[in-house]
Amino acid sequence: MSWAPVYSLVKQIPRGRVLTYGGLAKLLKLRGGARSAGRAMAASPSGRGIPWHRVVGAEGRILLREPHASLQRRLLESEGIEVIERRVNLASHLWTPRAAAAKSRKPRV
DNA sequence: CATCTGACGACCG
DNA sequence: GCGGTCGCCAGAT
Repeated sequence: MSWAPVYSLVKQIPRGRVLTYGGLAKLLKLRGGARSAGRAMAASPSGRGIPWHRVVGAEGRILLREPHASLQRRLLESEGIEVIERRVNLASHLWTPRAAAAKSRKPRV
């Protein structure tokens, strides 16, 4: 399976913003839903400029296990995202792509 | 081919 | 908030 589209979208998440696995799956219409998004991230190549830490659970919760969870938290905080009790405030940091789904962006009706 | 295992998430008690 | 079930499905065993 090619997760390229997933990485491509994740790369577009701006600093200080986050996206959820479910949101990722929905935006890309992944067959397996949020879980597929999770698998894609798990298989994501490291050191490719993919801001993997900007992907969190449905409630803004960090779903990774240690020691990765701590790293993700650190990275998020370094972007100014407050992480409280293992989670971020989606209301203020959730990212919703504008020209992201872009490829098929409609000119305007 | 049968099972198990998840960087998930919605639901329910 | 917490634990358990269920749907989902690509890979690993």
